[in-house]
Amino acid sequence: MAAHEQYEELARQLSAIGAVKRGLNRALPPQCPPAAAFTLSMLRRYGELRMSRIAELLDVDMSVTSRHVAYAAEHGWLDRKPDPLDKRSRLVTLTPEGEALLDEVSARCVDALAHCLRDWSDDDVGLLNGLLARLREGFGECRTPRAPERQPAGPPARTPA
Amino acid sequence: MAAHEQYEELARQLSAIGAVKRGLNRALPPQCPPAAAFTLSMLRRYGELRMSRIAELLDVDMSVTSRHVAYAAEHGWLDRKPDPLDKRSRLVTLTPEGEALLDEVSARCVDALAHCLRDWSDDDVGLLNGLLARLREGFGECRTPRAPERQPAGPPARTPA
DNA sequence: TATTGTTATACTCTATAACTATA
DNA sequence: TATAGTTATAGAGTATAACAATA
Repeated sequence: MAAHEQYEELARQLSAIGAVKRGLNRALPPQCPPAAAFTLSMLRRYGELRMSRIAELLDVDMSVTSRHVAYAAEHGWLDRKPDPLDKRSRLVTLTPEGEALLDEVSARCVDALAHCLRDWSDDDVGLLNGLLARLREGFGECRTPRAPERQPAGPPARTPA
Repeated sequence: MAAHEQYEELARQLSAIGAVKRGLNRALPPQCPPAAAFTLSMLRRYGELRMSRIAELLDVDMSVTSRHVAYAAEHGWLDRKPDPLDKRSRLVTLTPEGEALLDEVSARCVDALAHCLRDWSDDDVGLLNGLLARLREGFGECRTPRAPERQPAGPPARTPA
């Protein structure tokens, strides 16, 4: 259990890290919004996926996934075909055009990171990656039950603020 | 200098960390958008600030800052008074109402983090905070010169894509 | 009846550009 | 002329709810 100040600082850092994401996004090719790039990268990593699985991986509502995938399909970066085993589902796969775009995206992002983080060691980056993954895991598990009004119903004995 | 794969992974982690931010945002009080909370926290940390300085701290355009500050002012969370030394500027300060809101925000965020990250040590959180701060620094310095088309002027020998 | 996916709507955040007021 | 700040507009991302098709 870490100290109060540490958590406050982490909350601030998470708010502020958006600037880094925006900086990285500016390196993306035109016509390729960040969410599309991320969707494609999940397809490359995991292969053929159903919409619902993509939504899980992106950690967004399926309605959002539907938009992103539709956009990428319009640009020819991926294909959607009906699942023969369940006609409600659609199976999404990367096209060669999508692969090529992803190569370009990856190269640009790696260039930007390698430039800005040129004084980072391999261990530094690995450590940050590990901590970020662990942070997401921790959050994925408890799933923040929608603003619980601080103490839903019970003696105020557990979290003395 | 870290490996190619490490940077790719970092790019993915940064894309995915938005889910944690959204989770944390859901813990915020009603009527308090994340950007307002972050603005208030900067005022508490640094005291009276000019608009342009807030824009720097938030790492967004001043037009964006202007909106956030105006929203917070409408809700009585901060005051804006003209700078006597430069009548173009406005000095922004936290009100008691803003302080109170910030206390509430802080408590909720710390609660959520303490719950989700209950198996993290003080050192773990400190390490992550430090790495995130360093990441922002590194990015702030090079400032990603707006999608430089990869190779501004040179032989096409590096990225065939 | 429950689930998969799509679409409509609304909200938040951001950048660019045009504008006002002051330096 | 240059700078501080505001406002209008447009683009990207997300969630909720209503809907269609299938299980």
